[in-house]
Amino acid sequence: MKQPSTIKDVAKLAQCGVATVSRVLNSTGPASAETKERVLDAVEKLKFEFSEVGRSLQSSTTRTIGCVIPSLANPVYADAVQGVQETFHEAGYQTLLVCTNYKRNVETKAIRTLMSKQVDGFVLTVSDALSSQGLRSIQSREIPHCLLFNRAPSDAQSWAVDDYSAALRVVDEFVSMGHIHLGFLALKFKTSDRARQRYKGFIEGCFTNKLERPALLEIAEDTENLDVLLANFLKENPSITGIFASNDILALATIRSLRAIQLRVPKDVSVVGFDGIHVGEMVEPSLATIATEPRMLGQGAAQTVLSFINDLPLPEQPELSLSFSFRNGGSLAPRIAENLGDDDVIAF
Amino acid sequence: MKQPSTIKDVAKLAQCGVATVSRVLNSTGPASAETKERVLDAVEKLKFEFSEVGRSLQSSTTRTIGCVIPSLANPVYADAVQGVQETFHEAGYQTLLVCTNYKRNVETKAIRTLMSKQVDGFVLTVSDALSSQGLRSIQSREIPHCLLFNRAPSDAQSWAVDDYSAALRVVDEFVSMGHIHLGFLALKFKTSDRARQRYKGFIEGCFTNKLERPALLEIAEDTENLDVLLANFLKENPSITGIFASNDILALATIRSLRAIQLRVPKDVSVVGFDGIHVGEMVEPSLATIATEPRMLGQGAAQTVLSFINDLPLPEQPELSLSFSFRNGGSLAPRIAENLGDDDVIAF
DNA sequence: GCGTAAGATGGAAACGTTTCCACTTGGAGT
DNA sequence: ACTCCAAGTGGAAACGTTTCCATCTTACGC
Repeated sequence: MKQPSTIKDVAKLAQCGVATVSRVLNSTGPASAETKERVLDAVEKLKFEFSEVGRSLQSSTTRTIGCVIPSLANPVYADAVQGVQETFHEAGYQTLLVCTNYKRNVETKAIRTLMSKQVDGFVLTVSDALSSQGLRSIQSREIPHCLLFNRAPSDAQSWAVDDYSAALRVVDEFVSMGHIHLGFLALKFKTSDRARQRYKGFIEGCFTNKLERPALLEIAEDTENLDVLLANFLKENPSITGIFASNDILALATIRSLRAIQLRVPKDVSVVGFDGIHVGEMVEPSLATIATEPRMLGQGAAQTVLSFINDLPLPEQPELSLSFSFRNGGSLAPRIAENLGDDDVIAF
Repeated sequence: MKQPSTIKDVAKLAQCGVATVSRVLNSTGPASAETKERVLDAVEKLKFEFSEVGRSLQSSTTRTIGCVIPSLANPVYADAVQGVQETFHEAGYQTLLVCTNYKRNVETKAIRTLMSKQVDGFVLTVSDALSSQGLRSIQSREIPHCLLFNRAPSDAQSWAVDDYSAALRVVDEFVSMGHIHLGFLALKFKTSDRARQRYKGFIEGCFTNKLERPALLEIAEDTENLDVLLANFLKENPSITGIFASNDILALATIRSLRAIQLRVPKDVSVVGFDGIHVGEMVEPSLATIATEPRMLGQGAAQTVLSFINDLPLPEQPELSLSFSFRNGGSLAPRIAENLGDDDVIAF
């Protein structure tokens, strides 16, 4: 690899000191017209560009941000990262991205590495905001940071969806459609405080509405045979007419599997997802879901970090209660009447 | 922000020289047992971590890779980046990500910035591999790099799909189903050499099969009313029974719009997509498409760059002809017979 | 008991910047 | 003619590492 030229080469060629070159190029001090020209010529000739490494060492600032998220396979995070990246890019910062694949140890190690790279700030979605090693070390070094999707512990900023309330809302929607027996499908339960919040809200909502405690089907990350799992689940809980999936991808897969085992959606079983990914609107039946705005959240988190860095007032956040909305869709329909008698007996 | 401690602080606390600290911590030279212990204690006490910036300056290596892609909104790129990132991460490299949003000037500027940050290598999907400013400057500095999705100009490495042949294949599939009048729907035509290759192949395939030149509907990035556009398009080209969309998202949107204007898929119009995104298999009807493996491509491109860096033989690439496969789906069905007479008249 | 090699160790240079400081120059004000 | 100031300039230190080299000890073999 060819060695790029340094400020010294420029100085030599322009017959002046390095200080002068620095001043000219950064317009940070006086310089005679001729000198300026000689420097500029030399820069041109050598195709000189400043080395950010040297600069960083001297200024102890890298114009680089660390972004840590679970995975890009989930469009929610992909969208959010897009927002993070574009906001920082506009502000002249580059984004160092790490996907943890929901692994805690990767998360903490990645954060350490990024810290030693001296990132100027962090935007992160951690596995569990309350217990995150990495988050703690960021805080103890007082590096500007903002959580994304995680609800913040008291001392941190965060842009997140109110998972708990959203799940309550989902129960309400099910109830308003006459559903009484509900199921919850979860992925990555162990490694996502978001999924747990949704479940918690869902249980609470069922309780408030005097429904039975919803049945839980937890799905391993590498599950291939959702059809079978789902068939068994419904055999064990035959009265279920509504399923809440902890994210949209899972919801779509669920619908597919329900079809595969000869159940009609929404006629036999209604399905509601979470996230509001775009394709949910394109499929037939369209997916009823909690709609969120991952990209906007990403932008917000990035803005928050920028505000910390530049010592500006933090950007205004939308009300937490507005962090989601229910989007109706064809996958949710009123419960058919024929079972009414039975269900009521079980429900009380 | 608290200042992290430096190697000098450690040296002072351990009562030895910085050289010794460096040697101990990197196990790069001898040291007495007691000294080692004192150093390790000091490190512990100060929570010392090396500053990668200082290291980079000295070693002129940053363990950082630049990754430039159009957008994360398209799951194809998101998947690919996932592959890139994980491969580099395993090798101890971090990934600096930039999304260009298909803008050429962002692309070239981003590449320049990344170069001044002294990235050790590049993985990139450029707008047009033959004319990319940024790519040229990377090459002239002889920085290890590998293209992704772009077919490489002779002097570069790349992991890509054979868009042209894939499009030929799509025509064959349409033809084998009896379709004679085809349409092509393209997004981002101006800013993606991939989309253009697909169109070129599609035209060529039609020619080879003695079909009429396919009608082209080019769609702006911000189009909201695909329904209307599509209705007009089909009014102008009423004999079309098969539509090839230049990517899966667009294909799904197309199916939705066709439904909205009262056309049945695949009964009235068949649709084939491109990319093979996962949700395509979950919807009803499932999406016929060209299946690709973006994540694997990303891993491959990353491996290629790593091989350049470490001076190893390049990883073996799958045959270009195996870079895609046709995945059948419910969105493609035989042309209904009723129009046969008409079409044949027009076709010859 | 002496020479010598190997083991420990620290000083200092180098990597590419920025910035402080000190030095020249020339022109304006007295 | 003298002082003073501003503009223009370059040397050098500092940022945090690694590594070369020189120095000093120690133990070993004769």
